[in-house]
Amino acid sequence: MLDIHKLRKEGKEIERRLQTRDSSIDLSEIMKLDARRLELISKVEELKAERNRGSQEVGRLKREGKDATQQIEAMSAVSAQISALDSELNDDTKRINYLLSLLPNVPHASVPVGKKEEKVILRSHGEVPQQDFTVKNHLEIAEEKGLLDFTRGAMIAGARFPMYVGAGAMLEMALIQYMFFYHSRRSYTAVFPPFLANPESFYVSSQLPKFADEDYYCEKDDLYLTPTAETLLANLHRGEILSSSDLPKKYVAYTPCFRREAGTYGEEERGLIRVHQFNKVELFKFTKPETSYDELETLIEDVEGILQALGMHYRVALLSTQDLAQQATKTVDIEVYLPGQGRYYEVSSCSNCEDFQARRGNTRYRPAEGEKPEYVHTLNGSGVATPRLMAAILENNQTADGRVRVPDVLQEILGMEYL
RNA sequence: GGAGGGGUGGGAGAGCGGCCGAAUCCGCCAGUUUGGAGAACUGGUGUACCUUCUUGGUACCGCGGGUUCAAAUCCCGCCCCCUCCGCCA
Repeated sequence: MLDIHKLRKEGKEIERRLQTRDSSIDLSEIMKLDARRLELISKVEELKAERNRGSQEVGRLKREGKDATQQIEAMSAVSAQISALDSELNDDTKRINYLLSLLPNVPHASVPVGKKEEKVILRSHGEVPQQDFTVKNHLEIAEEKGLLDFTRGAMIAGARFPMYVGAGAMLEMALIQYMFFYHSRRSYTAVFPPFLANPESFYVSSQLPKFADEDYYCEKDDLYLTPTAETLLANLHRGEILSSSDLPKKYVAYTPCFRREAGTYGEEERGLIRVHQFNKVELFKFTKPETSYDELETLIEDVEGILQALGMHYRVALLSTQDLAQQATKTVDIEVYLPGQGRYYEVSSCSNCEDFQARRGNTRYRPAEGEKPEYVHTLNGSGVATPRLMAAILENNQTADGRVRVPDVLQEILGMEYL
């Protein structure tokens, strides 16, 4: 959610910057409604002040045993005016908040302006492995070794619900465990959250109202299945005023992630590349505004640490304005190379949302004793999502003799060197 | 799911429909006192919005409606917590 006060002051400039994300953005209705709303507030509050004075007068007259009929009638008329104006005011406020809830965050100055393709590769780590044999893709490998069973997954739930079997299931669990403890040991507080959440929580993280179609929903209980732990963790300190010395607060959570992925399928996204349910270890930070971009850098480093420990070749990409999630001001993707597909795939997305989610969730901190509370900044990053990571391991670590070498750090957990 | 009890400011806790943004205690901050600390005493101590040079005003007692000139207080719906019962891990 953007700050309406800021829009009043710098509306034109903000509109211009938002248009780098979506050229159709137009703030004129909001600005017009807001101006009218301010006028209404002044009028209503004036009337309410009058009513408060008058009602107290009624009380005084009655205590003194005098007749208050005339005063009561007068105040009755004032109250009627108030309720008429109040309902108008409510309508305006709701409409403004709705329009505001659809607007994305203002991109950071360092973000390249333009379409998806304008992303900038910041750096890469490691090399594409030399494989002087016919490379198989992860589906072929999984098929051969019985690691995944898409047919039975589809029977039980539907298409794009992968089922991991045998060593595949073990490898999946090992990845989750390794990543969860890796971050927990590095000063992230471990969290095992509910996997379903109420609409309010989804609103705070910015998953609602705009992206409802992406989510699975249990109508009977009015609960949504989480598409990412970010949605849950953004709510962790809702309504709180944190003390300055508590920041930054860092969390790591494991959740399955459920996404409807309506209308996004392509032939190149078969297998584990895009699925309705997957596992992810997620990192989340609440920080002071002045340190949030430094915290974004260390967040990215923490994610890279996982890929380095697993011996993965990857690259780091700075997303362009038109590729940002609604709540983000700046996002860096980490992409691993899949030799079986001949291209890179995102396994992590690290974003600074500044005060966008904090404003929705009313999550604040007190900069110093006696000072006014301010909104914190929130950051999130996958650390990391498993399906593409597993695909990457299968494809990168395959050997000429048809085996798959288990990354060193997972060998003890799995109890095997090769799959 | 059924029955009962409860949700008030950082915490505890009071609150006849009007003088209640809310007693009191604790905590916290500042001052006095002290060699220093403690104790004691004095003062202060919520958030948001509107207006403004200072000021003033409005709203908030779980959430949303209603009754009334006036609601923390009365009525209705919902949510959450606690106790007991049932059911299930």
